[in-house]
Amino acid sequence: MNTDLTSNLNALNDAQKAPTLHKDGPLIVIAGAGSGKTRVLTFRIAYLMSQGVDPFSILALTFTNKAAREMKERIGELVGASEAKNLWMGTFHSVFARILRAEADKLGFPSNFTIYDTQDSDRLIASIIKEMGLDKDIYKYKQVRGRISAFKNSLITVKAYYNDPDLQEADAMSRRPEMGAIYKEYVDRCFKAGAMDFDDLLLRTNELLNRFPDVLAKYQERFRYLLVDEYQDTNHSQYLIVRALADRYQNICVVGDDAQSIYAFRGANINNILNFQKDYPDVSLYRLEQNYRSTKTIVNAANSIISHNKNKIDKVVWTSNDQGAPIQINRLITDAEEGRYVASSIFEFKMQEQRKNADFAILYRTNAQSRAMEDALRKRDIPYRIYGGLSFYQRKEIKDVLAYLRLLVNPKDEESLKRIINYPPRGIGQTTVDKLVVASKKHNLSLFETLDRAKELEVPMNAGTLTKLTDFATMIKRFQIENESLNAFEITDLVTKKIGLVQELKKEATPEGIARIENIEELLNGIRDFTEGQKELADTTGSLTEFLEDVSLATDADRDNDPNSDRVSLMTIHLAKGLEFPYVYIVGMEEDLFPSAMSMNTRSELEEERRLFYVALTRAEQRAFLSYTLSRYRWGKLIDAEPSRFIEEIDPKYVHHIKPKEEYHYKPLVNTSIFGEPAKIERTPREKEKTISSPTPSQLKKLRRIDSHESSSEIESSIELKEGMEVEHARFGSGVVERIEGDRNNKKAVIAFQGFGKKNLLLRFAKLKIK
DNA sequence: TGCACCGATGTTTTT
DNA sequence: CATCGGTGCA
Repeated sequence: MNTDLTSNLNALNDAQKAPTLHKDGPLIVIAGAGSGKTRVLTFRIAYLMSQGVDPFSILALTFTNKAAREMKERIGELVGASEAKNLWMGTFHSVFARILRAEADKLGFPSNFTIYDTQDSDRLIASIIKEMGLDKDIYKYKQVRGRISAFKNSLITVKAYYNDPDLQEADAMSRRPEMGAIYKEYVDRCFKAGAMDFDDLLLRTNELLNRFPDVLAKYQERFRYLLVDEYQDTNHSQYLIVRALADRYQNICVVGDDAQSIYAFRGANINNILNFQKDYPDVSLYRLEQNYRSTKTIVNAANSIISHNKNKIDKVVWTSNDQGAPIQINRLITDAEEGRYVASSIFEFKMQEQRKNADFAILYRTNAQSRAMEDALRKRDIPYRIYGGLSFYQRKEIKDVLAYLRLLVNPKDEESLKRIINYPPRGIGQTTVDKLVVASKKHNLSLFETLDRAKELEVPMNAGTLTKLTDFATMIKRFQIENESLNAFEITDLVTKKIGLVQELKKEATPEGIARIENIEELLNGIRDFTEGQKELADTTGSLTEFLEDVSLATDADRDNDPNSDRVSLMTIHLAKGLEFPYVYIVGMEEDLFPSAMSMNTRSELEEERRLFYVALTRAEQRAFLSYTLSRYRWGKLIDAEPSRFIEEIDPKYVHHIKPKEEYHYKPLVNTSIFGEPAKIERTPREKEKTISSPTPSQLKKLRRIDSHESSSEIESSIELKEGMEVEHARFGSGVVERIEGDRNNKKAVIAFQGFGKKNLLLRFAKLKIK
C-alpha cells in the first residue's frame, strides 16, 4: 500500500476506519453532522484502489458537482491524480445524462438531446395548457409541473397514470381532470423535441435499465463498486437505479444522515435510508457519531432540536471539542436592521479576532432574504458572495445565447426555437409562431422543420413573412455547418457576433444593457476555459454538446471562479449542506418563514423544516447567531413577524438572548454596541416577548423611517478623532487614542482601552464616543 | 407586428 | 417588489 495512504489511514479514528477498510458487500454508514463522512468516502475509494480495484469500475454519486470535484482532488492527493482521473464521480443527473447520451438511440432520442431546465418545462406546460384551451387559473403551470415531476420521480409513466384510477380520481377531485392529458402531451412534446427534463434523466435511465437487460448487465459489470453520498436525499427513481446497478455485485456503500434529509419536496424519500437494511440483509452498518467540527454547545443544541422529531434513527452525536460560546439570539425591528446587525457583528469579529471574511456565512431559508444582507454588507465594504438564487446560466441574455447554441445542436428543440425566433426582433410574431405550431402538429414534424419547409407545406402566410422565415432557417443551418469544424468557443463567438445581440444591447446604452454585454463576455470566457480544459482529457472532445450539458446541470456553486477570494458566504440553508464555517449567522428565525408557512400542514413537513434547522446550526464550527425580526418586507409590504418555534426548542442552557437596545433605533447618533448586556434568561423567548415593550404601530412607522435612512455608522465616520483623545467604546469602555493611520474610509486608530488592551479599530465603523 | 404600459399575481427549498 | 402576461396603440 502507498505509504502516504497508510499514514493517512492511521489518522482516522476507529469508527471511521471500519467502513473505510470494508472491502466487498453492502454497507451503510450513518454519519452524524461533522463526523468525517466525506473523509470516509475519499479514503475508502483510495483504499479500494490500493487493493487493486480498477478506478474505471468505481462509481461515486455525490449530491453536487462541486462535492465530486473536491473528492476527486483529495483522492488524487492520496493515489495520484492520473489514477483518480479515471474514477466516475458526479451527481446522479450528470452521470446518467452521460450514460443516456451513449445509449440514447435505444430510447429513440438523439444522442445530443437537449436538457430542459425548469423554466423550459414551465413554458412548455404553459403553452400546452393554452393550446388545450384550459383555464390557466385552475391549471397553474407550476402546480402542473410539480405534479408531473412527482409522477416521474415515483416512476409513474403516462401509461401507469392511466392504469391507476386512484390517481385520475384524485386529479378529478381537485378539478383537474385533464392532468393526464397534459402529462401525455408534455411527454410527447419533449420526446418530439429531443429533450429531457431533469426528472427524465432519472426516469429514462430506469427505462433504459429495465427494458434492455444487456445494457443493465454492461453497467453492472462496469460499476462493480458503487458509492452514494447523501443517501437520505435520494428519491424513488434514484433509489431504483442504484438498486439495479448494485444488484449483481452488491458492492454498494451508502453514506448519509437521516437527520439531514431536506429534499422531500423534490421527491427524496427518507425511507430509502431507513429501510436500507431490509434491502440488503447482509449489510454492515457503521455509525459515525463523533463530531469533529463544532463546539459542545453547538452539537448539544443541535441534538436538542432534532430530539423533537419522531421519525428518526437514534444516534448520539457527541464531541470532545471545547464547550464554546453560547448561541446568540438577537431580536431586531426590521429586516434592514437585521442586515445591519449581521454586518456590524461580522465587522467586530473581524477586528477583534482577526477573522477573514471567508470565516463567516449567512444562511437563510429563502433566497429573497439575501437582499437585506447584501445591502448591509455593501455599506460596510464587506466583500461577499451569493450562492444560488438566479444563477448565471438563468439570466435572460445568457439563456438567449444558449438557446441559439442548443437549437443548432438539436434543431428539434422547440423551447429554444420559440425563445429566439424573434429575438433579436426579425419580424416573426406570435401569430406566425402559432400557425407553425398548428402546422407542425398536422404534419407531425418538428417546429424547425415546419418552419424550414413552410412554403412546400403551404402554411398560410404572406410572402414577406415567408422570406423572414427562410432567412432565419438559412442562418441556423449555416451555423450548423460551421459548427462541424469549430470548437465550442469558436462557434459561440461566431453566433454572438452574427445575431447582433451585443450591438442591440450597446444601442440601448443602459446600465442593464452593459451588464448584459459583460455577462455574455463572461459566458464566452467560460466557454473558452471549458474548451481549453477539455483538450487535456482524452475521452472528451470539447464539443458544444458537452458544454451545453455541463451548463444545464451546473449549479451556481459550481461556477466559483475564485474559490480562494476572501468573501463572506451568503446562501440558503439547502445549499449550505455539506459545508462548514467558523461563524454562522442564521437569519429570519420567524414563524411562517422558518418554518415556512407552506410546510406547517403536516407533521412530516414540519419535521423536515426542523431537520433543515439542524443542518443550518451544525454548519457552525465555533459560533452560531440566530436572529429574528418583528416585521419584515414581504411582497413589498411590511409584515408582522413572530419568533420561530425552533428558537424555543433549543435547550435554553445553550442560548443567550441579546437584550434589544432601543436606543440603537431611536438615536442612531448615540454609540451603542449592538451587543448589549447579557439578558437574564429565566423565561422562554415568547414569554419574554411580552415583558419587553413592543413598539406600537405608530412607533413602528417611525422606526421604519429611521431604518430607511443612512445607517448610523456613516454618520459617525465624520467624527474627527485625534491622537491623545479620550474615547468611550460601548464594548471596551474608555480608552486613549494612541495612533491614527490610514486615510479616508480606511482610517484606523490604535486605542488603548482600560482592561481590554490595545485595539486597532476602523473608525468608519467603530462606535466611539468622544469624552 | 412591435412596443409601451398596466395590473394581476405570487415566494420555500434545487438537480 | 418583480416578473409575467395581456392590452391597446403606432
